[in-house]
Amino acid sequence: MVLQKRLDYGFNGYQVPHMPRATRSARRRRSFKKKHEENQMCAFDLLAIVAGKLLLDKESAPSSSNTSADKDQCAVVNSAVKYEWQDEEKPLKVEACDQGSAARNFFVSDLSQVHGQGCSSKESLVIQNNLNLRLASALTKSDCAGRSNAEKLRNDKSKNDIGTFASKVEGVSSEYREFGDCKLEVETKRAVKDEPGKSGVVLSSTAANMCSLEDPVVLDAKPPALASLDSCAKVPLCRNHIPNSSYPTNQDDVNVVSRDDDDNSSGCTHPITKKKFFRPAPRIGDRRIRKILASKYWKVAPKFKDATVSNSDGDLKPVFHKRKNYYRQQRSERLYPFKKRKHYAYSSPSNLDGGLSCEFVSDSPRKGSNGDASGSCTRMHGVTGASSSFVAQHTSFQPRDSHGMRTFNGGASSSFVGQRTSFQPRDCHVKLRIKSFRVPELLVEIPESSTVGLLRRTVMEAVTAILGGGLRVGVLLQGKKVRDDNKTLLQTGISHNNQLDSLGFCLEPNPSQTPPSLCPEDSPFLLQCDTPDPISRCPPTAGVVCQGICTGSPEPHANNLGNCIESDHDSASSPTDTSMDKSTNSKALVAVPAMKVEALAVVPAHQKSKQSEIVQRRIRRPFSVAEVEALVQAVEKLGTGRWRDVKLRAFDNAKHRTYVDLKDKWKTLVHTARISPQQRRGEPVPQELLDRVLTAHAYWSQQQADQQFKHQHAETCLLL
DNA sequence: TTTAGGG
DNA sequence: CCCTAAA
Repeated sequence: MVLQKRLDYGFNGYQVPHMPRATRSARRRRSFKKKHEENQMCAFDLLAIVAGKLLLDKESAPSSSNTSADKDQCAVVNSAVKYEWQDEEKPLKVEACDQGSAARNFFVSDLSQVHGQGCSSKESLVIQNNLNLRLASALTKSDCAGRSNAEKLRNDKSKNDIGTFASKVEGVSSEYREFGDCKLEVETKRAVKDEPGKSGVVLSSTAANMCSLEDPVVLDAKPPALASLDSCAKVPLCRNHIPNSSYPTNQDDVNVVSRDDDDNSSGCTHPITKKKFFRPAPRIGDRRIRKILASKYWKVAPKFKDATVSNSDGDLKPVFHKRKNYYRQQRSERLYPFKKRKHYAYSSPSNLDGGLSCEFVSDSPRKGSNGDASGSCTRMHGVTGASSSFVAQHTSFQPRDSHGMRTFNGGASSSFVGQRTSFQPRDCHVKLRIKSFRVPELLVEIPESSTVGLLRRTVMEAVTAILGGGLRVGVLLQGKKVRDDNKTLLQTGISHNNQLDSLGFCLEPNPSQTPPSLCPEDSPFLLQCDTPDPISRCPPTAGVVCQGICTGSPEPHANNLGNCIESDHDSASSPTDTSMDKSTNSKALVAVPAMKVEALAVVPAHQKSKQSEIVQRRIRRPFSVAEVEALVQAVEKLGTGRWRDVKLRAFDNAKHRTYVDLKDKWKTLVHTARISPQQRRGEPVPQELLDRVLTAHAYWSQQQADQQFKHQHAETCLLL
């Protein structure tokens, strides 16, 4: 049973930071503008949500609140909201303080969670006024870090009108006008009985979660991720789950100020008393996706058009308004031009497909020695089809549920306990002995004429390339994958007096390069699917490359990593198999998604297959000293603006070095030359070379400046 | 395509 | 290395 409440919130606009005078070039100006457009959208989005929550209290605001009219109340809320953002990876924050507040703290740890502090589950949120809201990243416990760098926006009443705002953002007035005047529908629901695991129910557990353990109040401020595209899916922007709470009102509507220009029914700015649906702020989710999940898939399946997403209890009747979807989509695409993120080898069905089949086919002798290879190869082919739709599927739905599920897995209390336990002074130590890791299969091609030394280096390159970023270590406990990184060892069951032979490790794809959205549990639909086997819960594409290792794990979940290390050492006439794969115990472990495909078939067939866009990130190939030497020499001769010529001159036969690479390398060389030797990393470049780099760089920079000066001089002469 | 520069 | 606006 769910009690719900809706309200509208009209947002009046926000102020754009001044563009620094120092922004000279048009490019920088664009960059600045772009950045702030985005940030503002985010800031606004967050603000809107938070402010929407503030409005929750409006109706029950005490008389001391010195306003009674809805309009004024809104204004009060508006003026009380401060928000700020931080760039890039740092968390976005919204603080909203009503006068004399501090009684309540809410931590919007991510977009799907609002953790209440100091509020009891028995106390209706509606009764709570004087809110003090803060929005912080789920990843950070403290919101202090980097604060000084944060740009702040103050909600200046005098600049509160859309026109002023819009005029401050050149070129985007229409969108912003439309956006800035949008309204937010906040729908809160309280389930008397929540069932964790059902969609939408979120148990909070993050480091930032400071709420009381006994009664965590969790607002599921759902980012309207599902709606970011063309979807008209009805999605609750905000739900409020308070177990065992006695919510006083049921579906009461709140009077709010409407400033919706686009709404024909109102059309002007005045307080209205009217039930309104609201458009959720869409891009918070976007940003989250991009920043945290690094996934740019961001489409909802049209199948959800006008659909009601509800959990099996049917107690969630999300509401999402269609209005302005078109605009949202446009903005979404324009301001947040998420391109489909390229997938990486191990996350890409097509890559696995192509890479493996090609290797295994052409390399028949080895198959004999390693029956595993062909086997897994075949299996991968089998998986490919399913996993591709699977991928598309899941990427559509991560925003809320990725967090939801993650936290669900973790569990609110356990996380809290984890924090506590980690503070315990006496910390027993677990002693592990990992005898060795087996490196995933490497495939190296090298000409017969190469020296052994080159072979060694090539293999080394391949190894470091894999270990450098392509892999991470997974932890298996009694064959089950331990996913929660935040749990303590003790919590997980790894203790000094435990039998540690049940502990295993595996090499697996680096999640930073594998969109986490691929994880089945990130999908709401997976919740309905039975995937009891922890292994099969691996992303199919990732599970395929689970690499067994030998740390006494009773179940060496092993598989071959179809890593095809291309070594373009130009002439690949006679491939030599230098695969170090001598595994005898590697059991192929292929995770075929055990879910019902039809349940996942929310991605329409006409949706362009992502596979066509899946591109493997190029393998990292550090420049050798010899290459640096060649580069320096070429640049000394040709200058810094002719990278194509440099390429042709010095790297013509190094196919894997593009002129962009050379330019980048030069960039880093210059940087390297300028920093202290202690700060340098990687293979040391002889100082002599670095000196030449600096010299050449200075010289050609001067040349360029001179050129430019001459140009300008000529122009002015012409003008005069 | 190539260059330039931010990420 | 990637991405992309501009040229």
